[in-house]
Parts: sequence; C-alpha cells; structure tokens
Amino acid sequence: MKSLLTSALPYANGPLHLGHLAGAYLPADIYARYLRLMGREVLWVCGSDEHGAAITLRAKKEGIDPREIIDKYHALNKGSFESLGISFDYYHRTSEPLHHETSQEFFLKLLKRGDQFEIKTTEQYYDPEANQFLADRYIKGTCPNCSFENAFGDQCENCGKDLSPTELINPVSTISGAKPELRETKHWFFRLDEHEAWLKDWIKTGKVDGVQLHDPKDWKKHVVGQCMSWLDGGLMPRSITRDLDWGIQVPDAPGKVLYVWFDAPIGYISSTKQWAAENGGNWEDWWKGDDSELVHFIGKDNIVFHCIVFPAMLKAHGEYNLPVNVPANQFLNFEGDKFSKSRGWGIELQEYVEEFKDFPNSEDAIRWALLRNLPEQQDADFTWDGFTEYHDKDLADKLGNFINRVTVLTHKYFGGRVPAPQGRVAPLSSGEGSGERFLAHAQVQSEVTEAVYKIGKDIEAFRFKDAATTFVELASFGNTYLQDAAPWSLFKANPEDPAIAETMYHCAQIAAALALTCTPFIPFSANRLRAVLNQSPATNGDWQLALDTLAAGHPLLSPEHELGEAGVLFPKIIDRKDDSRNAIIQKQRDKMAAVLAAKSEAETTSEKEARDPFKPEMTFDDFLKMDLRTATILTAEAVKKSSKLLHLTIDLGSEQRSVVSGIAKHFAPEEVVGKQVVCVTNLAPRKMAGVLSEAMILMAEDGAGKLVFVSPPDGFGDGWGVR
RNA sequence: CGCAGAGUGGAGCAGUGGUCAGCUCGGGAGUCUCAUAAUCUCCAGAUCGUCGGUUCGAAUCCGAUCUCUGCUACCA
Repeated sequence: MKSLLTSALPYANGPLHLGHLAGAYLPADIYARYLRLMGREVLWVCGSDEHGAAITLRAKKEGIDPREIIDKYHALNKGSFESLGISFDYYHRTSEPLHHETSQEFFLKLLKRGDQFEIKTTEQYYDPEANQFLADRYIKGTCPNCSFENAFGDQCENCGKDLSPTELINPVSTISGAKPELRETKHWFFRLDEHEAWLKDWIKTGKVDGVQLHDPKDWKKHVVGQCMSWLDGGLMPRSITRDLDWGIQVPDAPGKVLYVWFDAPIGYISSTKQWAAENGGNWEDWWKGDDSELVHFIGKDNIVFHCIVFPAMLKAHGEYNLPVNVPANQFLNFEGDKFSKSRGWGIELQEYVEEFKDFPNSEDAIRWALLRNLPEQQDADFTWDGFTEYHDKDLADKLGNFINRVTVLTHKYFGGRVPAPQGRVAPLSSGEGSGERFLAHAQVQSEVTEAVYKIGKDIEAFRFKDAATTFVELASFGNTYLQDAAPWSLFKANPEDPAIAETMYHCAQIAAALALTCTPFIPFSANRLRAVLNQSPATNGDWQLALDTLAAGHPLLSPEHELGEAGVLFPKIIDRKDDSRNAIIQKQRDKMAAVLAAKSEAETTSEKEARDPFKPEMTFDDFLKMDLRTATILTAEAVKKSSKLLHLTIDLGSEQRSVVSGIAKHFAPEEVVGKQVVCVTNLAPRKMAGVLSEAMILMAEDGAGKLVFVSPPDGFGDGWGVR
C-alpha cells in the first residue's frame, strides 16, 4: 500500500509560526517518518502557494514585483521546515510552469465535460485608477444598516451585518482611494451544487457509488461535523476565476486567472509530478492507483476545501482517488491568545530557529512541546512554561535519565557490553511495598513489545498525543523496572548475582525500543540516542523489523553488544548550575511582556484620541425636534434570547413607558432600578427582540466601551424637559 | 440568530453504558543513591457545566439550558 500525504501549501506572503507547524506539518512529519520506518511506500508533498490577490496588493503597496515576495517567503519557509526536520519528499511552488500547465489542463478537462462550470456575467466594482476589479474586502463605504463609515464590502464590522459591495453608500477602493465604478465581468462558476448529493453520502458513510472508500468513524468528529454543517446548508456554484494579472491564466480568456483555492490543491498534484520527474517515479500511481491512500494534513480553516471542494474537483475530473482521511487539527494559541503577526504575538519558525540556535536539541525541544500539546480535538495553548516542563520532565528526567542510568550501569558492571539474560532468576521483590506490583523480569519483553506496537497504532490512527504519552510511559516503565530491580543494591550484597545481568539485559532492550520509537517525534535526538547505544541511525523498515524481532522473542540489542559512552542527552532548562537555557526562554517571555506593555500603552493613547469626529452642523430647529426628558427606571429585567438587551419600564411623570436598552453587558437589572436618567421620548417606537421600545435612554460611552448613565441628581423629578 | 466543537480534582488533558472516573504537572509525605537536586512509592484533591429523561446501571445515550471557542481578519 502506498501512502500519498499532503500538507497545506503555506501562502508565500509571510513567515510561518508555531501554530502552522502544529497544525499541518509536525503531525504529517511524524506520520510520514513512522510509515517509512514501517517500510511502507510514502510520498509526502507540499510547496508554496504563490498566487492570490493578497500578494499582488502587497507588491503594489511596497512598489515591488510580486516575484520578490514569493521568492523571499518560499525560500524562508522552505528553510524553516528543513531546519526543524520536516521531511517533505518534495517542496514545490505554484509559480512553476509545471504547476501552471497542470492547473490549466485540470481546468480544461472540467470545461470539456460541459456540465461542471457555469459562466456568468455580473457587475462588479472596478478601480479605474488601479485598473483592476476589486475583491469585496478591498472596498469600504458607509453601512446602509448602521451608517458606520468604514464598513467592508462583505461585512460591516460595526453592526455585524453581511453586505454585498453594491449596498455600500459612497464606496471607496482601499487600494487607490478612488471611487470604484461598476463594470461587467465574466466568470466561471464550479457547479458544487451538482456534487452535493454524493459528497453528503461520502462524508456520512464513506461510500461512493456503493463502494466503501473509508470508515467515517476514523475521521475526526469535528471534521465530519464541519462538513455536514456545510452540506446541510446547501452547496452553491462557486466562482473559480478572478480578474487579475497574477496567477494562472484561464486558457483563452485574457485578464482572467484561476482563483487561488482552485489552483492551490492542484499544487499537490504538480508537486508529485515534479518529484516523479526528478526521482523517476510515476506520479499517476500515487494519485490514481488502487493501492494508494491519499491523506491531507491541514488546519481546521481548510476543512471545507479539502473535504468538499477538492474532492468534488477530483471526482469531476475522474480517475483520481479521494482522500481516505483528512485529519485536520484545530488551532494552537500562544500564551492564551491567538497568534498575530501584526501585534507581534507568537513566534515565527525562522525566529525560533535563530533565537534558539544555542539551545541544545532546539529542533526536538519545540517538536516535542508542540506534540505534547497538539490541538488534535480542540484548540490548544502553547506556553513557554509548558515548553520547559515537557522538555525537562519528559525528555530530560524520564527519557534522557533512563538512557543515562542504563549506560552508566552497564559500563560499571559489564564493561559496557550488554550482558546475556540469565533465564532462571527470582522475580523482583525488594521487600518493601506490597510486592505485587513488582513484575517478573520475563515480563519486560512483552511490555516493550506492546508499547512499541501501541505507539505505532496510535500514530496510524492520527492520535499523535496518545502516541507520545505511551512513549513517555515506556520510559517511565524502564525507570520503574530499574528502580524495583535495584541492581546497585544487589551488587553491594553479591557482585555475582545473576539478577544484575538479567536486569541490565532487559534495560538495554527498553533503551533500544525507546531509541527506535522516538525517531518520528524527535528525529535529531533519536540519532544521538542511538549513538549512545552504539547503533546507526534508524532506516526505512526498522520499526517493522523491531516488531518482528520482538514477536519472535529476540532481543533488540544482543548480548555482547557494546554500548557507546554515557552522556547527558538533554541538559535541563531549569538547572541550578547553568542558567543559559532558561535565559533563552526568559528572553521570549520578556518579549511577550514588552508586547503586552506596548499594547496597553497603545490602548491608553488610542482611548484618548479615539473620540468620534464632530458631526455636521445642524439647525437649532433640528435640535428642538428632539424631546428630551428626565425619567426614573421603575423595573428592569433581562430580555430573553438576547445577551445585550434589558427591558425597562420608566416613569416620565405623566406616564410610564416600556424601553429596551442595550446595556445588559454593563449593568445587572437590579442595579439600574431607581436610577434617574435622561431619555429621548419622541423616537418612533421600535420592536427589539420582540419587545416594544418607546423611548431611548441616553448613555455616555468612552473609548474603552464603558457605559455610564447621563443622569440628573437623584430626586430631581420625572418628565422635565432637557435642553 | 444559525451551524460546528468544547465544558472532567489547583492547572493541562484521557476517558462514548458497567471493575475504586485515569494521566501529567503542581501540593504533601517518604524511598533510593546508578543517574541530569533526576528516579521510584504513597497521600490529599472532582458528586465529570446545570436541570430533566432513558436504563438494573451514564462522565459516556436522549432532551433542555448556561458558558467558552470557531465559522469574519495577517491564521494551520
């Protein structure tokens, strides 16, 4: 069985950060490395996604050629991956001619079918100064709903209403500031709606045309849930072309390019082709063969493209296999907040590589910290404290320490050579404790076998965190066993005690199992670990070989095998004799503190300056139209179905009225009762959340969104005019 | 609003009908000395968001409800 793996193509418009690594690359790397160790045929492709409007806009803004941007970030990201041991088989780029050809062929194939596209002419805003059509996001204007002046073409951020650009009052291009004009344009729409039925079936049952392609139980719950949510909402034809000059030309349609999300996944195919061209394989075997399994590694924001759009494209094209799984991860936060480049929150990959260049095992330290904290089922949070803890407790205390104990003891008692097992040795019993928890020496082999097997099974099922836990437990098991057997005590009593040899023999086997199974997780350290055991680096098929060896009851390290020199594999971060490693991390903490400080300072300043501009002049008569009066709040209760509204009754002296006010987030009902306020009484009554509101309470709001009542002194009286 | 995911000892997580609800960190006590002030053992601590239901039996299934996150941004 072949395994074709893909990881989301990074967008070549900026550097990658830890969240990306944890989402689509580290899990895939562990999976790929494991499969290779199992002797399976694996091809893992990725590459830079180099098209799209964001790149052209940025190029325009900076007055450079888009090429400069993509060349920079392609090289940067590729280099970061390499430094961290991300073992792609091929890292391509979508600006390559091969990819352009592949995408155009794909497009033409669907076009030839005749029923896959719908060609529609619509009116869109065009920027006459920048000479281009404008994406919704690049148009600003006044919201027709709330009169907010900086609403985007697709949504008003003030009132949250979804908009279309043509609804905006006074639209302005954010690129040039020009007033955009409507122009006709023609676009190709992919008939996703035609694919809805089989997609639904496929996601729900794993079957297409009655053939079972995968078991939906193997897919993550949130992936299936997200897909069903989309499918139940109904699929619409989606435009797959754009009016741009940067991207893949639509054949015979000058000025049109394929929309990025159409060409990007095809990038997986062209990456495979390029690999095949350079390595003498047949790319079609991987994409179309019956014995090939396709797996997409992505983050959750990409679920819809990889589970719905791309499969629909593949099926529409014909011949291609559908993915057997899409183990999408959720998001990783950084110290409690989202990664944000603009705020400087988080750490980029090349930044990590640079800042941690003096940190021993820096690549594996970060791989391990992310692995232990992978957002597999829900969002997770990366913290430097966690990084430190996982490194010191797992790698240094449990794993490194065990290997060290074993090598030191073996050198001490047996000149560094693995002793032969003694066979008939009394079971462990150190006298203390119940005695029952001590296991017989002979049980060690089966424990090790089981652990190696289970770690593999977890990886195969994309349960990487579980695999890591089992791995740590194996190291812990080694420590416990060694502790219980206590060869140092036996040696004191009788240096010839056969139990010493028996124990060290088994410990060597545990160490060898650890040295093998850690390879997918921490490949750099794995090699050093194996060097300590005097083993060469693991090669393809070694994991399977180990399973066979263990199953046959044979040792992973034979008696007489000579171990290498003992040494400290993982110097601890929290080390009272050497603060250098902790200092590197402390620098990161300081950086965060600086970001936070800058942020709160910026907030204070912007608060001072962010007062609304004064409104246009009006006449005194206009002002007199408003009927402002004092009043007292008599009753208050929360409005059901709403988190922001309170339903109030106010006393206007001559009458009482019902008022709905959006202050629930700031005031509890009981604290506003009895409050003296000023209100506008002659606004047209309006129903909010089903409750009639016959007046409006005046509130003052500061830059931080804090609300206070505009009140006359208590006891002033109700219904008196305010001018 | 709707949809999706999540709510489990101080913290972070496992756990989809049935042995005392597990693990790691943290806290407390102890053991050992081969080892990186590491290891190992024991103890304290949760009525598994809330309410109701199904069942002989539920953290686990069903319904309702509350809260958080995402679906929109330079995001995987």
